[in-house]
Amino acid sequence: MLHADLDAFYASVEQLLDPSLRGRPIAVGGGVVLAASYEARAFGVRGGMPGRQARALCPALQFVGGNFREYQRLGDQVIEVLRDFTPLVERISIDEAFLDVAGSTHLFGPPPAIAQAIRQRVRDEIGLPISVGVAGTKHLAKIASQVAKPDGLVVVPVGGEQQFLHPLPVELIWGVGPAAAARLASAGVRTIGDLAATPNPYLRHLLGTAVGDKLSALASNIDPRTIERDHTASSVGAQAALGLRDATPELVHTTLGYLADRVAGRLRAGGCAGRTITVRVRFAQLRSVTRSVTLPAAICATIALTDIATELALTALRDHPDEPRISLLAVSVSQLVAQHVLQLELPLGLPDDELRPGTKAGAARSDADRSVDAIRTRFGRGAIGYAAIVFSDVRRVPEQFRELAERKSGRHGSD
DNA sequence: TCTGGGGTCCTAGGACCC
DNA sequence: TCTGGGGTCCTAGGACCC
Repeated sequence: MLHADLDAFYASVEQLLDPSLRGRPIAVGGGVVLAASYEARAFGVRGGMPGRQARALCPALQFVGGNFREYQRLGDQVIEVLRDFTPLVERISIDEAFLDVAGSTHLFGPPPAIAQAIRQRVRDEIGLPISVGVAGTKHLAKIASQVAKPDGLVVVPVGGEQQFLHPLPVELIWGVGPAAAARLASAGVRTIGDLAATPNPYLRHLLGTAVGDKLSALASNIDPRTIERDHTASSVGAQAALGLRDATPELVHTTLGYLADRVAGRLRAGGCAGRTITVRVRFAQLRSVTRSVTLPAAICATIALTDIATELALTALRDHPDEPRISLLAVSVSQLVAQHVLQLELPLGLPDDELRPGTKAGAARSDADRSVDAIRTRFGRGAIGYAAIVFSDVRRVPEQFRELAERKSGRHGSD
């Protein structure tokens, strides 16, 4: 099993496109650092960090704008290189993938040779640094690629797993974040070796059964996961940060209208609809709550989704009268089902009282939705919709970034 | 000094059914 | 009558990942 992971991807693309940026500390983003070059990381700059903090750490830091279309294009090119070595490629984000090369060795040599060939081709043909981990399992390959960074190759030999893993910090394990790491540290568990020496019942007690079992399995090098080529999304959502604003019904309705429009449009474009609608409301100090409802029938109509989402949000606001201001609204649709256009045309057959007001047409693709979808197909998403009006006074992330983020975790097998 | 957007999975309690 | 067990679905919250 191989895990291939492009290094500081967005930043590396910027340095590829503009040679004057090479060797220099740069960050992609502005208000927040989306990616930092390794030169910037040397100063402590990290992804997700506020831009102001990054500048304080590294005064020479240069912010560059995001060429999001280029990120997508180059990320796709790299995946195509990987597919030259095996059809068993599982893309897990724009810049990383697992490969099962067990069936490719007669053509390309043993896995370490394949890994090196991949690195060479990506460097020569695309111009980007990529790190690769080679191991017997997905989990271990992923850890190996992290250890290999930047621009390296790490092979974990069969039988050498324990020796490789035991000195490493538990934070390198996929799924161990700040909360789990803190709990483990409080129990004196800092390395994977410590972890291996910790009895499973105690891990379960500390972190819950699922995480505890997962960590025990990893420590024993058990990972039954295989490559999944066609990954279908189980939810579709959108969110908008609002600064901190009075939670008026108008703001809630227009914002959720905009978000529902995005989500419903993507559902229709993907030929699906969903039964569970979830709304998240974030108040001051990042406190957030969710409200959800599961409908008897799946919906994908913009107006129905807007109405239900608004109602859920207003419920949440009523439950928190001490929170007059909100900083974010989010909508997500889950319990997805395939819903082809023909079915979407058939809203009939459900008793009126089974659905809430405004939802009756929910399963239908309304005339309005059909028209909007058609216009967007021809002229692009910006051609019609709420966005320009509603958010003229709100600082918004570039539309391209949203579209990129959508594809990041969407269907992978379609190209 | 709180900064973006899009996701997945787990847990716990309650409702409901057999 | 309040004593048993098991399973599924739903809701809300939280941790984590890219």
